[in-house]
Amino acid sequence: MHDAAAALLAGLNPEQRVAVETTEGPLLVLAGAGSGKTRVLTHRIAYLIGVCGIAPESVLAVTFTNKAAGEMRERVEKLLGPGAEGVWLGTFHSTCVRILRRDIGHLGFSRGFAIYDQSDSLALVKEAVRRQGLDPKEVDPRRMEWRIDQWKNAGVGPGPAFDAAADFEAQRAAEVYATYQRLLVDANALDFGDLLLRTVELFERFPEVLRWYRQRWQYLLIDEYQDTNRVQYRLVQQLAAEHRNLCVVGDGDQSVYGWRGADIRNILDFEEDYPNANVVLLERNYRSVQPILEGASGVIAHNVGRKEKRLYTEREGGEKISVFEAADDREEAAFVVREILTAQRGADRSWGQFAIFYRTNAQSRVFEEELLKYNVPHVVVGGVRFYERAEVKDALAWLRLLVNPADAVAVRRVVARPTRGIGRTTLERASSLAAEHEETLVDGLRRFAEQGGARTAKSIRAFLALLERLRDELSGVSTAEALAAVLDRSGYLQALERDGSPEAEARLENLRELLSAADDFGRELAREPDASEERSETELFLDQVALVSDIDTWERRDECVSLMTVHTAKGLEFPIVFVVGLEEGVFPHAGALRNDGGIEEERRLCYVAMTRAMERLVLTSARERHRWGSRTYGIASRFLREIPDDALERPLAGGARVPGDSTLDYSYSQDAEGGDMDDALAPGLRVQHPTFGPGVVLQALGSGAGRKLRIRFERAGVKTIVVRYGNLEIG
DNA sequence: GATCGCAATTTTTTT
DNA sequence: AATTGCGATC
Repeated sequence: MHDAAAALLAGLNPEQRVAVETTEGPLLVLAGAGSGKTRVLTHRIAYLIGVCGIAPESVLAVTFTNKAAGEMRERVEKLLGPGAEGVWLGTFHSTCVRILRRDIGHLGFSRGFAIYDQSDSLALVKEAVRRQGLDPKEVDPRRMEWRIDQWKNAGVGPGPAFDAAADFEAQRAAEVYATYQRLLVDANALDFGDLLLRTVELFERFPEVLRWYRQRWQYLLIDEYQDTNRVQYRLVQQLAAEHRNLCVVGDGDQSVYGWRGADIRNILDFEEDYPNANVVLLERNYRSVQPILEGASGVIAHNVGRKEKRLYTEREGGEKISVFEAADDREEAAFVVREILTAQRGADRSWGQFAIFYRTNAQSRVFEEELLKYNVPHVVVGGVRFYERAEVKDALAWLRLLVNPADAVAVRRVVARPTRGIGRTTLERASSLAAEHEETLVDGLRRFAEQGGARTAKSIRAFLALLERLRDELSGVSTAEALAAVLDRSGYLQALERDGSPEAEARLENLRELLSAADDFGRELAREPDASEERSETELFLDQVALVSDIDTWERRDECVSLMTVHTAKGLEFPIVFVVGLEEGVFPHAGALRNDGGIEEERRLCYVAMTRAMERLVLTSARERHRWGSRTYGIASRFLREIPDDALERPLAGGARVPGDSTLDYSYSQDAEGGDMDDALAPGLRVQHPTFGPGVVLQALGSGAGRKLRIRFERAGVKTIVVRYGNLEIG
């Protein structure tokens, strides 16, 4: 027993030890970036089971991605050997699905409910807007969906939303919300927000059900607590209320999901919620060399209202942070790829040690092209997600419909492609018939066929017959077989093959990939026979597919450079990191600056990006870039200026690149004829004007003698000044 | 009533 | 640059 304890605690620092050993009662672990958080969580689980003798089934650990959950399971199994299988490790969403699949009957839903992702719910919001008699082009369903999502994240139902609505639009949105919610119930479907909300509702209304789960899960661990929303917070409270063995781990400085409803108060107020809570501070960083840590700390220090935390490392020395300002986005990409090539060859690095992080997915393109040019193997994580692709969603819609006949969104998808003589108006009529008789959309179609015109009726009957035949033939068949059958029988494959365009070819390729994914899933499942919980393979496959995230399907591979958004990069680390597009408007993103606290969240995002780097961090920006199909001009991100000079390889010269100051002896400015003066007068430069006073250059127009600058003056606003006559002074 | 082709509009981040 | 919506045609 003591040997086991000693082995588990060996190699942990004193604070980490406390976090592992304090098994009883509420515990808050404030874990700075790279402070060995995952290590603490896994050792804690192993300690509970291996040393305290807690049954694995009594432990629930919740993480934010399936990938993190999987990794944790792997590491716990390594520590404990087999016997750790009983631990429930999952995301909030997968945990809720598991609970609801078991017990949602209490709420009047069938256990075969469908899970709607964002595009499914958007389709349903549109439908709700139409049902409200509103014009979809006047009310913008996406805005409505966003509002509804916000309400759901805050745990606010349609009724209270309406009562609290501050303006007309909010009121209207609340009405759409109510209709949308009814449509979801009709379709026997739950959206992402519902998965959490319904679980909380289930526990609230049926205390005996809650009691069962409370008794089962005696020890709770919640990772990334700073990213939980109000509903998740309530769920945790419900589960922990009795035994109070609740360990939450997080870092307020890494809260980057405020826009998704994450409420930073959850972690800030933990000690008030649980007055006898123990608090452990993990401030020793094991990941990054000193300059990187210093640079990141310098940036985050600009946020107000945060818990002061001083990360330190014992990794003295190490390379300082490099900053490169490119003339445009192409040059930025060229620089990054050249850097990678040089380091890979010179320092014998594998491709997998490099990562490129950007603020928005759209930025990946230039980098992909450049990497392709030099044959650098790379993988883009995220972007257009595989399971979001139209053809994949179409194929899955068939499966969904076979599992859940009420799934109205699936019906609409399936009916539309390939075209089968059932159009918008037919569906419209069928839909209102269904509503009238409180039936499913398929029933509505059947009803319409009985009374409608001959041609349409024939089309509908053909579709219904197809559906029925598939349902008969495919019960009990494997998911892969069902998919293949469905694609063939519906004429979907044939339509694509007939098309023959390269685009159709790509779609076919994606469908083949989907088939092999289903096949893999089936094999995997066959290996763990007890995992099925009385649910069919196809049902389990659909659950998994609905809840996978971008990062879940990514795995660290030695032979690929990784490209991803900063959000996706959260939780990862790489030896060499490039954070690109550090310009005002891009990072920090213009859209984020509009709402309160937006800039602080952007800064935390920047902090997250920087702290991913272990050995070397390179930050780049571009003075000019292609955005939305045209050229835009940017000034260097304020975050660059917030990095202490000591942490930088070379101090920033007023935000502008002085000729020859490309940090790693790359200077290939493309406007070769532009002299020193032109280069120095780049966006971001601070200048003095005899009459307007101090200002910052926003944009350079033209070149040579006629060169003009757009300058934002502190007092006079934005003016355009001709350089030759303006008598500008730098500084 | 379905389908095709053109035009306007869009992009922040995602379970 | 690409997707979605709208209007005209079959």
